[in-house]
Amino acid sequence: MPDSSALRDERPRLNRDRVLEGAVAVADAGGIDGLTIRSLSKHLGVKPMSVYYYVANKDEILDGIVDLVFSQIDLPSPGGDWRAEITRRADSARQVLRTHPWAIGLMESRTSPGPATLRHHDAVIATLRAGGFSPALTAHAYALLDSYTYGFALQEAGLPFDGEDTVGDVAEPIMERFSTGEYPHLVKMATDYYLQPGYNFGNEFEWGLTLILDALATRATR
Amino acid sequence: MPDSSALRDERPRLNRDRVLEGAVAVADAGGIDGLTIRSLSKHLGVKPMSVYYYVANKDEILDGIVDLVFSQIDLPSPGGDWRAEITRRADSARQVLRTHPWAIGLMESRTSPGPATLRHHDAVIATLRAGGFSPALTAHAYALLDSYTYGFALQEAGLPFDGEDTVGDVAEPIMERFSTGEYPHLVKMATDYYLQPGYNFGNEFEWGLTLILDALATRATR
DNA sequence: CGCGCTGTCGTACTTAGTACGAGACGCTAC
DNA sequence: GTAGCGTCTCGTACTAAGTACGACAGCGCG
Repeated sequence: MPDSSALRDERPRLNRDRVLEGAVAVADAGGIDGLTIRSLSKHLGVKPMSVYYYVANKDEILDGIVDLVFSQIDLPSPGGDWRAEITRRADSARQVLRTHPWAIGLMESRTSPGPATLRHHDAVIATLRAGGFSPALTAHAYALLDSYTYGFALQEAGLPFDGEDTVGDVAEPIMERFSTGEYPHLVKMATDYYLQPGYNFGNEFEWGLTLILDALATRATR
Repeated sequence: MPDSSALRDERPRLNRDRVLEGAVAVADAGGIDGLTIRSLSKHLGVKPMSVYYYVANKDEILDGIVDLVFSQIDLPSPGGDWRAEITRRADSARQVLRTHPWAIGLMESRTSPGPATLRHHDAVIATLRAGGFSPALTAHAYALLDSYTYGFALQEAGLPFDGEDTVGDVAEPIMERFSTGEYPHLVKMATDYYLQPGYNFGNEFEWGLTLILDALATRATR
């Protein structure tokens, strides 16, 4: 047997990246509460204490996966049309946060930005400045755009359903309280609008983004 | 001794509201991680298992305090000027979420809205409709306003500092990575703008809200 | 007086984070 | 080679936290 490896060591050997990627996978599958050192180690095919060779503690894993998620968001390119670039980045951010909704809640409480997060900020600022935004307007616009994007993702994550399915299923239990007449306007909006076939909350994202970008464009050329 | 009470029972007797209020107080003091059944029971002056007489489990506490926080946000009044009412409610929401930043992360993952949350939705919808917004525009506007408000609160919560103090303290450790020239635009914005005396991220809220309300007003009167 | 209800708590089991240190493997300098 | 050393993995065990289960104390009532 020429192979020097110690028996069937199928595992390609652990490293920090594999730990963080595994953590993202586990969180995607079972939510952030489902991510434990033990569930992670099982996913990685090792024993719990092995992961501590690559991270100091669980908090470091949480910081790491937040930055990892950020790294998946498309960076805007300062060379292109600012509006197209910012739109692309906003859509990408929303898409990524839809895939990893647990990351939204982690952003609060994790206060030290990782390299991907910083790179991201840098690219957005560069794009806006290159688009003719003054420093002040850039600051305003960035705060506004990020607030909108993260906030929208937060609301989407809070929706009990995914995509366009089963609006009715969810509305059912709430409808009981509705029937008491306590929330008349909400009921009316729900039945007249939200529960109509074809309504999809996700479509609201584009509407709001367009409004914001229109308004920013007006202020940029002044 | 005519008093029938059993000795020095200073405690006014537990109830569900006192449990939830205590949980908010503990979370305010020590963050959401500092809120445990044991820390809560100590705060309440009882033993851990006593709180389980009022709530089924910890998740119910988390749902409850999210709704309790929501109940602290000023409701807009459908009778008044829609713009003033919506502004007041947005400012109030931001203020409340600044006081209880841990609530933002809880919104995601807690998918069943409590009565305060529903009452809130009802009032906002009523105010917009009374202000002349069509159902479609109401839906658009609500998604936009809430996204912005929650997202802004989320970003504020992520800031490592509170209020207007010590921007420099925080920038220091990050500046190390800055010095490598990896984030030139971010550095420039920081030194030229963010780190200038008088800059306060919190002020961005009003700017963005004004932009959104201006744009909504335009679309409402069309 | 016994019964059932309300509220509090003691005990103990389970899960999770992780400190500590033991080893297994390979590499290098003698 | 062989003694050591760095790299990596893991076994053991301690602590903190959620909470099931049931005891029990006080109270009102028939």
